[in-house]
Formats: sequence, structure tokens, C-alpha cells
Amino acid sequence: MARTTGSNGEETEARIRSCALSLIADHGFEAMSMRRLAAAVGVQSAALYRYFPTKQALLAELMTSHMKQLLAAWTAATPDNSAAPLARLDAFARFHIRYHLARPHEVFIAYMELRSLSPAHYVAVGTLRSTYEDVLKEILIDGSQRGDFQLDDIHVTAMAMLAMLTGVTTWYQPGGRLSAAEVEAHYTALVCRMAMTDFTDTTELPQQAAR
Amino acid sequence: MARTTGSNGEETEARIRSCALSLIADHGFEAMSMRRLAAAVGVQSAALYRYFPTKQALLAELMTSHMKQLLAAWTAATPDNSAAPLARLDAFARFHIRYHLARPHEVFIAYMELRSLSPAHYVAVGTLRSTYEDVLKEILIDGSQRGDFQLDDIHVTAMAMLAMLTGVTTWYQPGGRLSAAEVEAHYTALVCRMAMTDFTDTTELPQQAAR
DNA sequence: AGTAATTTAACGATCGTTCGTTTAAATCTA
DNA sequence: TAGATTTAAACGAACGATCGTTAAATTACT
Repeated sequence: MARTTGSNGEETEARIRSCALSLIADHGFEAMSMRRLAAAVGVQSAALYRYFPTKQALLAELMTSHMKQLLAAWTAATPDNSAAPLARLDAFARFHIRYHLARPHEVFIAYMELRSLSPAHYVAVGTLRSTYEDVLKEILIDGSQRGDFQLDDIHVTAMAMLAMLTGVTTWYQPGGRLSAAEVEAHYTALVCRMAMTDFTDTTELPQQAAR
Repeated sequence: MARTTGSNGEETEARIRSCALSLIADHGFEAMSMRRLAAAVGVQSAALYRYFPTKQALLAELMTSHMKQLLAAWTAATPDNSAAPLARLDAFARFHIRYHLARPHEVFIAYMELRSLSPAHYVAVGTLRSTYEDVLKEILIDGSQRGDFQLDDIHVTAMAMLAMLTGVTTWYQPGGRLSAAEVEAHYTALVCRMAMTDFTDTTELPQQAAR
């Protein structure tokens, strides 16, 4: 056998991407062999190299395309940069949760397999990631300057918010106790609380040793 | 050569654990070969099997011992369960940040390599993890019942807080702009904000499509 | 006929693990 | 205390399996 009946390049590449996302998310990039991927796609391993020159290039493509799509989706969904900071923050949180809950595999890989990238690809993905982080930081800075937010540290707050929001993919299961919309509402409320004015000075509380 | 001069079982095992933590944290469990680990320890790969029967058992041991130590450290550090909920929450956040910042490798592995565990080991580590999550949940429940906290959902809030707190290890670098103590204070303040009473109903804001 | 898509087969390298051997340290015996 | 014996700790070599990748051949579509 060689070329199979009904074979089509675009469809095969799409299936490779889809299967790779599942396998990498479930078992990790290093644990996914090209033979196992090929088997999932329904093809011989050599066929994969028609579409991606190396295993590394496949991972880099999956991650960079995810980050680019994420940035493009944000730009397309929310062009109103003149709204009130709290409304902008609310919109960002809702967008992030909704986008991530819909793509658990891509998200998991993008935050998990950075270490599997070659240095060059690592820099490329890191740059895209920073751009996305800057979106949130800009909202926080705007809110701080207008006096709507009261933040101890922009960078720490942004990192904390993103870790919190992205972490939803580690526990949420469709069909569970909560709907995606409910989860989105809960997380958004938490993010907004984090940005608002201080009510108490927790640094005055007694500190305890961590061991 | 065979047994080397000055060789000692306890020291070798400790070095194996330490090197494995570094290698797994840096490159992932699957990417760490037993030969590379042995080279880092300064020993032949066969010698590793004197201390751990399989590669899987090594990973399981590292993860379970980390979780057990974490739970033991919490129990030892904070026995005062009768304090005010906000003080308890403050103590938990400070403990978590301090403990995790001091052990970045263990933490990274414990939250990252769950998928590399066999089903039996996965359950064991998952149980320990749930126990730790329950520590936080119990504080949140206590605060809610006393009226000190106003939370939409205990589980979501706990998951959000833990993801946020644990995420500090992904960006914090000793010697950077902020000291560990400053980071601890910032994160603790954010956690306490998340637990306090609502000030605005963000669900009333217009929802936007995530693409 | 020409190109697109995939196959079969194989390359050298590396994987986790096991085997039998060898040496250092600890313990026992005289 | 000197020598013999046992145990602890590591070695070098090898096992079969699998890894990522390449080359050439083969079949389907246009």
C-alpha cells in the first residue's frame, strides 16, 4: 500500500494537530512518540514528516499558533479600550475563562511544555505570552492611575490573576456540579475583588514560620 | 572498579533524590533518562536500582514524600484552629507561599508530573493533595459560617486561591526586583481580599463573547 | 504523465532494566 | 590485634525494545 483512497493533505494535517494536542496534554510531549501519534492519526509514522519536519517543530507550531490565536481572539472580541477599568477587567476575566475552558488541551500544553521547546522556540512563545500578559497589566495600570484600583504591585497582581484564571483548566470538568457560565462568573468576581481598594492591612498580622 | 572509597548509602540516596528533583523540574520526568540522572549523581545507572526499584517508583516516592512533608509542616507550624478566620487564612497563605518558594523543584514536580504517575500512585498523591486542599476549604467554611467571609462558592474559591498561590513558583526568581518576604505579603493580601465581602455585583456587567 | 500522499523498511542512538563481578567497609574469629 | 568472612555499594557490559528520522518504492488523484 502507499497512498490511500480518499487521502487528503489538509485533513491529515488537521488530524495530526488534533491528535497531538490530545496525546501531549494527556501524557506530555516527551512521552508522546511519533509512532503513537501516527497510530492515533491512523497513519504510518513516516507520513507525519510530510507535514512537520521534526517533532520539535510540531510542538513549536502547536504552541505558537495557540498563542497567536489567543491574541487574535482577544483583539477581535474586545476593541473597547476606553471603557472603565473595572469593566475592562471584567471583560478580560470572562474572555480568559471562556477561551481557556473551550480549549483545555491547548492551554495545558502552552503552560506546561515550555521547557520542551528549543531555545529559539522558547523565546518566540515567551514573547507572545508576554504580549498577552501586557494586555492585563495595561488594564491594571489604567485602573490604578484612575484610582479605580488599589494595587500593591502591578506585576504580582497580574501574575496572580493569570495563574488563578488559567488554573481553572486543572479541575473543571464539563457536566460537573457547575456550568461553565457559573465558573466564569465566580472567577470574574474573584478577579474584580482582587483589584479593588484595600479594606485591611494584613501585613500587621503576626507572621508565622513556614517550618 | 566496584565499590568506591568513602561511598555511603544514605548520602548516595540523598544525592539521587536531589539530582532527580532538579532534572525532572528542568526537563520533565519522561525527558530525564536514568543514565543522565546517574551521571548527575556521579554513579553508574545500575547503581540507582539499589535505591529505587524502577523509574516510576522514584517519581512516586519524590511526590508522595513531598506531599507528606507539606502536610506535616502545616500541622507543625499552625495548630491554632480557634483563631479568627481571617487570621487563619492569612497564616495559610503565608505558610503556602513561604513553603513553596523554598522548594520550587518539589512544588513544580508535584503539580506537573501527576500524569506521569501510574494509576495507583496517582490516587495516592491525589488523596494527599485533597487533604491539603481541605485545610484551606475548612478555613473558608469557618469564615463563611461566622460571617467573616462572603464567598460565592467554597470549592471554586479554594481552587482559585491555591492556583494563584502555587503559581508564584513559575515566575519568582531570588535576587529579582522583589524579596521573598515582599512577594509573600503581596500574595497574602490578595488572598484576604478574595475572601472578604462583596462590594459590587460583577454579574450585572455586559457579557462578551470569547471569540 | 505528473504530482500528492502514504507505504515499507531500515538506520544508528538511546531507552529502562538486569546480570554477574568487583571492591570497600564492617563484623566476626582467633 | 591480625586475619578471615560477610555485607554494602558500586561497576562494566549487555538485553530487547523503542526512539526520531530518512530513503526509496508504491499507489491514488488530477
